[in-house]
Amino acid sequence: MSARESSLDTVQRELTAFARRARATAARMHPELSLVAYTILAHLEEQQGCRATDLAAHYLLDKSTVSRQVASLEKLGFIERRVDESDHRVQVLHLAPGGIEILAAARTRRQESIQARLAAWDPEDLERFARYLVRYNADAADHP
Amino acid sequence: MSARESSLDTVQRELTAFARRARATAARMHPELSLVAYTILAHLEEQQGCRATDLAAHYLLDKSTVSRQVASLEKLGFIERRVDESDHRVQVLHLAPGGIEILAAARTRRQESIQARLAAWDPEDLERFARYLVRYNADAADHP
DNA sequence: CTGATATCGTTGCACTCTACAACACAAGGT
DNA sequence: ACCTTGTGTTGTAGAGTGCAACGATATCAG
Repeated sequence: MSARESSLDTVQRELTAFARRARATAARMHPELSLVAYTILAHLEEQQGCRATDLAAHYLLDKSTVSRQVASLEKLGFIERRVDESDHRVQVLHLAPGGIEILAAARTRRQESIQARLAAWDPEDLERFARYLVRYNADAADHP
Repeated sequence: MSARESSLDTVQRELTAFARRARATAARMHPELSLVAYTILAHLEEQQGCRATDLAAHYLLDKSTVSRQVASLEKLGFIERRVDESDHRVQVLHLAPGGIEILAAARTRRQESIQARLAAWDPEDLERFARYLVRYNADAADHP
């Protein structure tokens, strides 16, 4: 096996291992938010005013799933729906105050956890690791 | 925000983004295997002869969940259960021929996908990325 | 203007995954 | 023999998901 094949194999194995733990990690970090709910809130934080269809397309979820999650998050007071005056079919999604609050709390817990894990890393390694992850996700988006 | 905080923030964001896509990715790579089922098979490949309790502990799953998944995988002919003669409570899990086969097929598809994504990476970057992932997962295991 | 088509979101349905609780069974120690 | 612990199964309930069918709105061709 070439060095390249070996590296690819390692990347695959480790990313899979990470994915396996992701659900459990999310459950511990923010028990009151499912991974998808957290995802939607985090997305809305960056993309205020996006539509349900955007979320479905971006995360490869069925629109019915997003519809139900959005309804649930609205009922909990985490997001708001506004009608688009220029197109009455679309609902424009925004974070509600409750959503901003719970998102901040969840992010703090996640950050503390990650900080503990990466405490011993050199700044250079950390910075390179971050760059690699950005690049990998960008490549993943290009090769669906 | 310091450079370190910025890197930590990026790592957190990108890992979360990756986790969000993981389920959909798994569904595309191996539609016949759930992420947990694939996880169990992959684990058995490395740890032949492990017990159901080990799986539950390792992946933070309830033992009943593992029990059902194992029963399903056995019915499909992917794994075998053997009784431990020294302790009749435990069932020793092994990959069955069908499991080896489907695991190889799934891994091939995953590898092709990852290979396409990482095609443009330098060997040095690839090797470092792999090392970082290994290190991160090890740190994550130490800081649950 | 009218009808066909497309887009956005909701709902009914079936299925899987999951945890919790209660249970049966085996092992080990008192 | 009894109690405690460990391993796995089953009943139950609930969340998450995709598919298909639907209603409402928008867009466009004629």
